[in-house]
Amino acid sequence: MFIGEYEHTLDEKKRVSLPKAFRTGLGKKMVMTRGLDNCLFVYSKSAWEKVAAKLQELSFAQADTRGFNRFILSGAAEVEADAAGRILIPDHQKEFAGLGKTVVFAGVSDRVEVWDATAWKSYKARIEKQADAMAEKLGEIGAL
Amino acid sequence: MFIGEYEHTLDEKKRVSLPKAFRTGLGKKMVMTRGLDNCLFVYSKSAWEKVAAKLQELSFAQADTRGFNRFILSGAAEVEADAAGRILIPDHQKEFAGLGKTVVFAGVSDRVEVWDATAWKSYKARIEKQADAMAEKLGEIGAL
DNA sequence: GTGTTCGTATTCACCGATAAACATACTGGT
DNA sequence: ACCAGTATGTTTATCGGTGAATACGAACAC
Repeated sequence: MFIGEYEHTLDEKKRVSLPKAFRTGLGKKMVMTRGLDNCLFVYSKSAWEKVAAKLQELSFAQADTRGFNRFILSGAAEVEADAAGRILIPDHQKEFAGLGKTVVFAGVSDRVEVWDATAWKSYKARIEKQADAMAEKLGEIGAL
Repeated sequence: MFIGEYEHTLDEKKRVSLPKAFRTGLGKKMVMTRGLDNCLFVYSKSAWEKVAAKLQELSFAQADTRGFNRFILSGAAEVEADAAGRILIPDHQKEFAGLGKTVVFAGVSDRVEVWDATAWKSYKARIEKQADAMAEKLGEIGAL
């Protein structure tokens, strides 16, 4: 279970060190793919297998499902942390997520999301405005 | 069951000591999340696990659910009390709740809330006014 | 009123994580 | 084979988190 938010910086070679808090959960080898809302999803190998299995269950018959599959799978890459706990972000993913020098790692249940710091801030601001609607949902599931 | 209100101070490294009254109830490890009305919620580990389990059931296919998950999970952090009974407040949470040097711990049934002292005072003043108005209304109709 | 104890606040010192800089190894091209 | 450019690995410095020690103050007992 990943939770929390961490800000790190890309070096000039597109490497970032993973937040300490996520290293054990992700393991050495992980899978990084295009996510939704212009961020990247990072899964541990085992979590990725579950996601991949779910995607396979989706019918081939529907055009939108095929598109979704392509979106997720073709954008995926296996990445490995080096001795210093850094991962290398592939070019196309860096571009996809519009990553600048500082990025944000966000833990969201079974995945870690990678955001451009600026994009993250504006997204968060938008989400926070919907706090009232959130509150209702929280009540529904009995969280609060 | 947490009750009561305590004022403590943050040191220059964003640590606060937990009120003695809450320590046993929260345990050593706890989870702190963004709450409503710009305060933070602190749950014991066991209470949090219940919330987390419910959140995991939600799909990531829907935009509002994704936002909801991100709001709660990325805004959360696992914190651990040190030997002196202090916890470290992460940067983004300190910012979210607008915490200054003095903060207020408020016990609210199964969770503890953390407020900036000033915000707490004005919130309380607002609530108290509403309580008076409500009492009057209740009196009018003979309820009290 | 004085002394004692417990909880909180403050300070300092240390260690580890991160980030930047640097060095080495590799690749493709000429 | 050599060079340029790029990728990968290593080292060092800085900063923030962490733990320990001390100081302060309130509550209680005598």
